[in-house]
Amino acid sequence: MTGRRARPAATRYDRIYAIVRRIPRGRVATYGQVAMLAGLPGRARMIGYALAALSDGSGVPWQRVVNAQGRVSPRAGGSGHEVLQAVMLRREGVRFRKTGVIPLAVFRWHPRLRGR
DNA sequence: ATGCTGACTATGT
DNA sequence: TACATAGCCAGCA
Repeated sequence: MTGRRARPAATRYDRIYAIVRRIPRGRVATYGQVAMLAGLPGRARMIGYALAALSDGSGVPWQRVVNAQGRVSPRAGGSGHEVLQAVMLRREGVRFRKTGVIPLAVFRWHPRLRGR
């Protein structure tokens, strides 16, 4: 095969999704953190775009990614996904301070070398 | 090709 | 604490 072309756009995000899938239940990671782990340092925004492009049933735990302030990032359009995200996280055991901030010192995911 | 937009972040005022 | 700016980059009209 010629090798290039005919590649779904989502493929470019596979590296990002692979990292997000490794975030365990009850833990969260920041966009910048995921970017760095995916080998895309400085491209935190791209993580948000990649997650926004996910479709239902993707199996990717997108709710476990929050911003650097430990807060659920507000979406445009008021789709309500930010509320769902908070609910899902609470169900997993992630606690929010009354200011709506998740204490990253407690819930942040600390990945270990993938070794499996 | 060009211009906008968008689930980010660090830094400066 | 709040707002403004500057990088970064893919998708789409």
